[in-house]
Amino acid sequence: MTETNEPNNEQHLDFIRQIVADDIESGVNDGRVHTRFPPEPNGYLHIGHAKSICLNFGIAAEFGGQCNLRFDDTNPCKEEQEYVDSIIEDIQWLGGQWNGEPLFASDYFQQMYDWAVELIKKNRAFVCDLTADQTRAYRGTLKEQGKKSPYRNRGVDENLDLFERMKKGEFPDGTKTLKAKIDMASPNINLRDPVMYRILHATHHRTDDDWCVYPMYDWAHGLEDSIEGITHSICTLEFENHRPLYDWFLDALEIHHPRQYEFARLNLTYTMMSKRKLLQLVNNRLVSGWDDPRLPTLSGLRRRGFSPKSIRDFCATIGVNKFNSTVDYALLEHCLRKDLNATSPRVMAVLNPLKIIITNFPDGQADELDAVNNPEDESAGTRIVPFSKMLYIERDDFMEDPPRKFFRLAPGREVRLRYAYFITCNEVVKDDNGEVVELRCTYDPATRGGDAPDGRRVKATLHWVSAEHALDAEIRLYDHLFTKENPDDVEDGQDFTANINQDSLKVLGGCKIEPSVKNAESLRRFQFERLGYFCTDADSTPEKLIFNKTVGLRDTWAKIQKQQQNQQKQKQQKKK
RNA sequence: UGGGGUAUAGUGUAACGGUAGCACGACUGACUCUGAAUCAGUUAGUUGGGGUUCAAAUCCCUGUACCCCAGCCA
Repeated sequence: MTETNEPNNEQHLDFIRQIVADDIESGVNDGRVHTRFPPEPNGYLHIGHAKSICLNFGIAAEFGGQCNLRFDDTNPCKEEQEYVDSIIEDIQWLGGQWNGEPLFASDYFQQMYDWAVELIKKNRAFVCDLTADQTRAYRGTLKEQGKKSPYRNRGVDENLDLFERMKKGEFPDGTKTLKAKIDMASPNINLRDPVMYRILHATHHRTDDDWCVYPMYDWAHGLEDSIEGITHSICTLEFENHRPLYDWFLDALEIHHPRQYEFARLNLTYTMMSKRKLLQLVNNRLVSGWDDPRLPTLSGLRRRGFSPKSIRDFCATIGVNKFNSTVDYALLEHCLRKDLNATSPRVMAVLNPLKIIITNFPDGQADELDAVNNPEDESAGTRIVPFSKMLYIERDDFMEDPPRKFFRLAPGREVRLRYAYFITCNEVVKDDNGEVVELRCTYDPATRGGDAPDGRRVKATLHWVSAEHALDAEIRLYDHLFTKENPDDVEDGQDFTANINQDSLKVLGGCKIEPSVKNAESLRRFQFERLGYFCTDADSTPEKLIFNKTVGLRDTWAKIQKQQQNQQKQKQQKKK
C-alpha cells in the first residue's frame, strides 16, 4: 500500500498522519497504531472508498501497525453476502492487506447487548414506546430543543425486562426502541436521547434469525472499534457531529476508547459517488452492472483497465483534508497514463480500417518485421509483426484534401508505417458514393524497418495491420457517464439521470488487431500505438476478441483540429 | 445569536511567525519511428476588512461564503 508514496522525514504528512505520528511520539496507546476499514456490505466499493482504504491500510503499513477489515453489518435489511464478497475482492485487488480474517460487527452482537444491559443498569438507557413519528416530534428541530419521552423515567427493572423481551421478539417492529438517556436540550441533535436498538424481525446475512433487535450505527461503531483495540478511527466528515456520541458511549462504558478523526470524502468531476445513486443506475439498467466500465466502482475501473497502482498513486496525490473539494478527472487520467505508459506492452490495432494495397509488393508474400514491445521497458523485448500486400490503416490517418498541420497520409505524400516501410499514396479509390474505399500505394524496399538509408525523413508514422494476418475484434469506447462536471447540476424536477451522456459507450465492430494478442487473457492491458490504452474485456475470448478503451493517449492533433474548427466557426459568424 | 466544520492559482495540495512552492490542466518551444512519452519554459493564488509584529496564508478581532446535522440508515 506504500509503494507509490513512501513517507520519509522530508515528506509532508497529512493532518491525520501527523496526529498518528504525534501519538506514537508521545506514547499514546503505548505507541500502537491500529486502524480499520469498516464498509457496510450494502453496495460495491468505489474510488471514494479507495481513498479511505489507502488512508487506513496505508497508515497501518507506514507506521508499523495493523488495519482490520470489518464489515459494519448492523442493518440486515440492506446487506447481502454478494457485497461482502465483492468488497473483499476489491480490497485485495487494490492491495490492502488486513490483519487476520475479515471481521464482522455482527460477531459482536452479544457483547453489544450485554453492554446495553449495563447502561440500563446504570440508568443511562431506557426502553421507549414512542413511535418513529413521535420520536421525531419529540426530538425537536435544529433551533428548538426536544421534549423528554414520557417513558424516560421507567424503572431499571422494567427496562431490563422490556429490553430482553424486545430481543426475544415479543414486540412488533417499530413499537419500541432502546434509547440512551442523554440530553433532549442538546444543540447537537445526535445527543437528544439517540436510539441504540430498534426492533427488526429481519433475517441477517450472517446471524440469520438469531436477533430481533439490531444496534444503530452510533451505538455500535465505537464498540466495534473498542473491541478490536482500534487506536485511530478514521471516517468521513459527516460523522463529525456524531463524535460526541461516539465518545459518550465509550466513556459511559469505561472501555478502551479509540479516537475518531474525520476527513473529506472524494468528489470527482463527471462522476457520481453516492451508493444510493449507483444502485439506482444498476437497478434501472442505465449501466450494465456494478462492474460497468463507466462506473467509478473499483470493479468497474478494473474492468475498464485501471491498474491498482494508478489508483493508489491517485489517492496519494489528492491528499487528505477536512474541506470538501472536487478533483479534476484529468488528474486520475494522468495517474493512469503514468502507470500504463511504463507497464503496457504496445501493439498495433486499427479501429476504423481503411484498406491499402501496396502495388509494388509481391502477391502472396509476407514479410516479418521486428517491433519493440515497450520503449519504456527494454526488458519487454520485441515481437514479430507480419506485413503483406494488403494492409489496413486508420481512416483518420488519411485525408484527400489535408488541412494545414495535417501531416499524415494524403495523395502523393510519403509516410512511415511503424517498424515497416515508407509508403507513398499514389491513387485514391472511391465507391459510387464518393467514399474512399481503398488507397493504392507503393513502398520503398530500402526503408525496411522504418529508416531510409538516404536519410530522407517523413513527417508521420502510422500504425497498421496486415489484412491477411489481422484478428477481428470488437472495441468498446467509453466517455464520461455524465455530460456535466457535476452530475447533480439539474433543472428543477429532474434528477442526475437527466445528465447521463447518451454517447458514453460506443461499440466498434470489425476492428483489426495484430495477431500477437490472440490468446490474451481477460483484463490484459495493452497500449494500442497512437490510440490509447485498452484491455481485454472480461467477456473476451480468442474466438471473439473484445477490448475496452481504458483511456486515450494525449492527442495534440485532436486539439489542433478543434482549434481549427473553432476558427472556422468564428470566421463564418463574422461573415454573417 | 441552534450546533458542528471549512476557506491558498482554473483544479488538487504544501508552506507549522521568516523568499507563497509542487502536481494536474491550459499555452509555448525542443526532441521524436507513437502528433505519445520525455525535456525546457509561460500562465495563474492566500475569502473581505481591521489589528498585533521588524515580519502574517499562519496569531487576534470582525464580516462573507460554502459543507454537515432534525433515519427506528451508515
